[in-house]
Amino acid sequence: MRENNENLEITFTNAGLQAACSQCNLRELCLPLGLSEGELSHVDTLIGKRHKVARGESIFRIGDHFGAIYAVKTGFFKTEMLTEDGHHQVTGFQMAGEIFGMDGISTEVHNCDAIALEDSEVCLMPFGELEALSMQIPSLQRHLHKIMSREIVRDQGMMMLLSTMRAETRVAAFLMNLSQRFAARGYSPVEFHLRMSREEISSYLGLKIETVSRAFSHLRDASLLEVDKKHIRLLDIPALKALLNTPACHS
Amino acid sequence: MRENNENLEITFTNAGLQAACSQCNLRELCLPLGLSEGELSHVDTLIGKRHKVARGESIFRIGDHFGAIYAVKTGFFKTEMLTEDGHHQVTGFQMAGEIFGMDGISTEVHNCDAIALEDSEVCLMPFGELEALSMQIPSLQRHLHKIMSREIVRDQGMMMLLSTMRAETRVAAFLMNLSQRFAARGYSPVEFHLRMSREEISSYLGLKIETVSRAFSHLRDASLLEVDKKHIRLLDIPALKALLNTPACHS
DNA sequence: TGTTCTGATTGATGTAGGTCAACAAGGCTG
DNA sequence: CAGCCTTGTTGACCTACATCAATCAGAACA
Repeated sequence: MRENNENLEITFTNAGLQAACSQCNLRELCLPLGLSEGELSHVDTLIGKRHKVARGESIFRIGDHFGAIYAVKTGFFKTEMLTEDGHHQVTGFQMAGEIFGMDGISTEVHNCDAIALEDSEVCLMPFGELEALSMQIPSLQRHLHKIMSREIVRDQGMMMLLSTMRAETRVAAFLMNLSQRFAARGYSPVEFHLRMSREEISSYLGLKIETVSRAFSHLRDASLLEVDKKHIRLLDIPALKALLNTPACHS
Repeated sequence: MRENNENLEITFTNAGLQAACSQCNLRELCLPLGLSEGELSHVDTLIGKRHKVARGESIFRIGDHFGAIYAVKTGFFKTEMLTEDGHHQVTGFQMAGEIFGMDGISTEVHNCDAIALEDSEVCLMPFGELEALSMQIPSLQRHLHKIMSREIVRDQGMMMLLSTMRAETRVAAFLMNLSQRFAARGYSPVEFHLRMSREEISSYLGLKIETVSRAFSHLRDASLLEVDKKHIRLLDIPALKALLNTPACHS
């Protein structure tokens, strides 16, 4: 009895909490999507540990050996690469249920930093074991491939944003994207807190911080949204959507 | 005998030539990388057909059902997506040994056009069969994942290029990238023909055609390269590389 | 052999967004 | 509480690239 309690104690206080996909409320968004009960229990054995990460801490850094991919359990992350001339450049933001770290598969070395934007938890999925298990469970394999493909499509969408959209449109697209992702997680699609700084937004969108600030102000003046620092309220989603279809100035 | 000859005839004239990875001089660049002889012969049964594609024709179009990924056997391709406002935007160029079509995995619908820039041949790899086979052959599975990861890394590199580099630097980076890929295929890294138009280059690089033209002229004036229409000769690769590390004007 | 068409180059001018600088609002620390 | 530091906003100005327009070289064709 006492031993059991101690173990429980350890499980709860240790860096690694025991994770269980089968019990997770994110399972419809995350890796286990489309798996049966039985298959899920196999995955439970794979997903070793949950890790707590304090705000500002990193899960992995550029140059770290790749060994696992990660799912956000709670919290918010950014990934950033290093430009040739040594600046950091945000390449993505990850929220609950989203998976990151797949950049490391090709070279077995990570080429971005993954940093928590708030106190967060991630589920660690050792990639070798994930591959082994996906050889047993076709639907898991298929879903893994879909997740990687989704990342490809997402990045290509970002390429399009960066090469065709004007500053204000980029910001609108960014907010609409967040809105959809919050909605998919049961949060309000019209009112939310930005976890990232203007600096990080501007880096992600390929703009300067002042330009992002001006874009927010301009969208506010046009009554499309309310901004108070990091608190956002979308007032006219149809109009914001319409912005995205704009004949893109410098087409 | 006669029958055999007829079969041979058909095999050679039909749209689908029989492909054999084990015989292919691209096998060290392409899907079979790292497979043993025995494993290769399994892959041979998978890679159903080679397809000839005339210049300007497409392998798949936006909205087409996804069923396979493709490897370039000979020739040159571009992939392009459609912007919100209906313009085409080049998202990549593929040369011999490179694999494309993975964008379709996530939704089972392609979201780009794949178009031959010259008369080309592709090897068709039915994705369901590829998945099935990769459940038998761990090294094949691993390599498939690496290929997808490499695409993610490539796209993220492109995001960085688009959001941090100035026009001239983008063109230089583009040329250096082509140079490396030609070199890896045994072609000259300093002298090559561009298969794509200035229009396509500018779309890919998120610039206007005039800007690309001026960048070429300027690099020529600086004696970094020679340009004659689509014929390129790189005169000073170290200087071109140095350009990429430039403190990136609007950092 | 001229005619037209397409793709590329070059010049002149306009503008979106970068740069620089001032300032305001919190949040921390002594 | 003052002083400081970080983050965001706003204004004035500047520049890299887009835009518009003219010209040219080949390729396609009559």
